[in-house]
Amino acid sequence: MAKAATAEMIATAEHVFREYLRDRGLKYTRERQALLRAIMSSDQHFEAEQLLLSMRQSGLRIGKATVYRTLPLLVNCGIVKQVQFSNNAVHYEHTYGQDPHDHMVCRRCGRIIEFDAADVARLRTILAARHRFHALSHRFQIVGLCEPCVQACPVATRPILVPPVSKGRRK
Amino acid sequence: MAKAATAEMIATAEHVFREYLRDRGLKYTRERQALLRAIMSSDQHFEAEQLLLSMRQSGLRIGKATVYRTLPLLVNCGIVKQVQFSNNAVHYEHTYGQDPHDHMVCRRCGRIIEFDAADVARLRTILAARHRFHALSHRFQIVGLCEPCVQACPVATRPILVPPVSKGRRK
DNA sequence: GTCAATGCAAACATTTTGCAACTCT
DNA sequence: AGAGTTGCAAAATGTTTGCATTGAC
Repeated sequence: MAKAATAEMIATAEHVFREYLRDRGLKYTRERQALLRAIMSSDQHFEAEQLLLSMRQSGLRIGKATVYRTLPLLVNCGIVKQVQFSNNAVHYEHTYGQDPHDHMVCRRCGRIIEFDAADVARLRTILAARHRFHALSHRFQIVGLCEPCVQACPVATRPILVPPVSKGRRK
Repeated sequence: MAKAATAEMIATAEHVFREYLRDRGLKYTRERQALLRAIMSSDQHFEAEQLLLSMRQSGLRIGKATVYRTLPLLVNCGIVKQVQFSNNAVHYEHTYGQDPHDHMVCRRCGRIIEFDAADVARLRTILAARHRFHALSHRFQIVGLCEPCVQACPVATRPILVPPVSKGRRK
């Protein structure tokens, strides 16, 4: 996610979402509106759980199930996109009004670098045509080491693997 | 996964795995050997659970935990690769001795088409250099519709989303 | 008023962990 | 012998579901 959306952008997204819902007989509830706004206002990649927490910390009363039920709607109508950095976590980012981009993920520090997806999209078209495939979208991600990490430790040929970190509890 | 490995290939992979383990003071147990062989002999993408089941059906006594603990080792030493088709499932494939490839995934029927990754790797190098990033690998996947699916139903503009399928139980 | 959505808790699937017994080196 | 490994069952995670109540249109 590069930048938080402007108020106008959010308004437009709300319109899009609303249309999407109406078209299939679904309702534009206050919870869905609140989720959309929270997501559009953010400039970060996020997980479902995080989103839930941040909304509750903002004083909003919202259930976990609602978050899990709403995210797919936003993905389907194209406002939000799923991204997968490491395993063990599904991340989301809002893409509405953003330039298409993909990500480079640093294996050592986890830094995310976004880059323009135009070249990738172009290649995807060529490859799809070559296999008589009808491309609709792609997922692309470059894994490696960012410059600062290489500078900090140029000797470590083998990248450091993310240590298994559990969240709380256990002896 | 394009093809099952030949006996020689498996032997070589065993050697590689053994070295990898020895280098870090780990042991080449019969369970690890059995897992490696099963994986190398397969020509399919697979999930952890599937692997466990197929090994047990072959009469091998092996614990679930062992499978989950061994897969990361095989991934780290480069014999196995994780691939992620849809959400809700981590798939693996053995890549040792296989040509580098990426996947196209049909949204409607789930068919997987493999294609040579050379062009993608080339692009990845260019992109990485442009951002002073040190690329080590990539994940690429083209999502869309395969030819048969388009032929079967050319009218459906909106791709059919995988219906939420739970495995057994519930009301 | 009707039909869909919400929140909660319970159910689930998947993966991880502790631990005692066991095995590779 | 000793350090790492195994299997099992229990724990933990992340996500989904049933259901009664609430709310949007």
